[in-house]
Amino acid sequence: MENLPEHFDSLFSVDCVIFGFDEGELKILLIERNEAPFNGWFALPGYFVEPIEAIETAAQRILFESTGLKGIFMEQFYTFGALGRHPQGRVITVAYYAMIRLIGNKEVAPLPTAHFAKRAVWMSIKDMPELAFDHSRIFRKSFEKIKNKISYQPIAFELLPEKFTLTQLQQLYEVVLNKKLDKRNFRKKMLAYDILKELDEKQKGVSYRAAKLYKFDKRKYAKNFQKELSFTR
Amino acid sequence: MENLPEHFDSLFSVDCVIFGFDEGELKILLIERNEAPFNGWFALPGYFVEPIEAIETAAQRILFESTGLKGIFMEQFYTFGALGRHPQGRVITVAYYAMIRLIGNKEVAPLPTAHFAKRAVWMSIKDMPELAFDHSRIFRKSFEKIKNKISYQPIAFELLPEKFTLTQLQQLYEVVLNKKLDKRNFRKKMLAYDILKELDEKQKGVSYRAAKLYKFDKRKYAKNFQKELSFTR
DNA sequence: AATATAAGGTGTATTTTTTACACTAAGCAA
DNA sequence: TTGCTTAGTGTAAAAAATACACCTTATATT
Repeated sequence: MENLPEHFDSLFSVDCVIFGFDEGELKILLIERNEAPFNGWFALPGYFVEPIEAIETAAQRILFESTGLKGIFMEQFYTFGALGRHPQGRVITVAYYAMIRLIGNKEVAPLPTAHFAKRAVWMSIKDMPELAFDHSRIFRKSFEKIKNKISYQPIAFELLPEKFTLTQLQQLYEVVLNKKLDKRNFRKKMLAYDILKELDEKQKGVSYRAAKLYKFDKRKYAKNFQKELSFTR
Repeated sequence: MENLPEHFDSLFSVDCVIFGFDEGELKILLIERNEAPFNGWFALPGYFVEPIEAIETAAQRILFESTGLKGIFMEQFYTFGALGRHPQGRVITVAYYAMIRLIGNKEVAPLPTAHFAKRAVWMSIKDMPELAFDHSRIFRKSFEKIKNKISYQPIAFELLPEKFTLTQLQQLYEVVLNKKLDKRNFRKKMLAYDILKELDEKQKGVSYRAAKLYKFDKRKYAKNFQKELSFTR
């Protein structure tokens, strides 16, 4: 949410909660504002929707401006329209979450192009500061949603590299669900879903026994799933 | 979604999918338009959000104008903002679903106050015609959401009278999930959740053995539920 | 070459949950 | 009194979830 443009028919904006997973931590992309209001605060990437622009398109545009990436998994999750959520007038924000493959891609999050941003950072959700506007609330809602969603839809794979180990996958579930999972049970259950393809390839560059790599297999998933994933333990 | 007002800063509207349950059927409240565009078509109750009005407030207002009721269970579920969804210009709609206790209350749905509506009707979801604008799509999305939600949150009770029988409750689950459930298993599971209060009272006015009445017990629910309901069979 | 280190990988027994399934009881109406 | 209609109930089998510990493998260190 930013300063209001000079002319507008509609005070909509889109804000994006962009998740990444790296070093065993769930992170989100924040920008540091260098403009009033909330100068110096961290905020979610977001901007006004153009008068002739679908919301979905605006969300993709903001994601591209923040990360340089296109074709990213993205989902609308809630619309915030309380009075007083923006100090300069009534603004309605449609919020999206998105998921980026960060592992082996630390350079994602270039200097943001938006004029009101000093820099962009990947912030671990453990270290989240209070955010500008009502963005802390937006973040919390997004986190609830993905926590729920990861338990029955294969969104975890959007955060992992194409080839990943079962340990990486488990760590991701653990950090999202905020709960320790049993290694043997996790693997048994995940493999039983029969949605992964085991590769003839191993992890590289580790100083211990290398783990097998797996891919998410969309075709198997489509075949096997009228049922849903379910992860709690 | 209606004709555009003369002046506006923002083209937001709110549309409501208002569910009711009666005669073993799930119904939604539709209005029949008597104005272009879509003159004569059925549509969801909805209207523009005032420039100084929270979205939530607008939703409650529309619900009140459509039903005469206040304090109804209501939840925002999606925002529709494609270009071209409204023939007269770009309109963004925040959609809500709401749930009304219809059983023993057939008079809910007075003549709607909105000028563009000829009449309001409770339409069984089995008989749904194609709706004006993109309202069919909005309805389908709302139905997906409540289907999902009823499986793990106690929203069914919002559609039943305060005192209900287990058979009514089961019928409601069956019609929402679109799936026949086993009577013994349903009762066993529902009672095991320990969220109902069994009353010393029976159904009246039926020409067969009267069933016991139950109430949803919010206090028990709050106590017992960090876990969630789960109904599939 | 031997050893230490760190994560990878695996199976079984127990408990809990889900499922399938059919008859008697109660109340009203004719 | 009989017939009709829905209410109400239990058990056994199958499936899913849980708890739990040790050997293997690759690399790094001495």
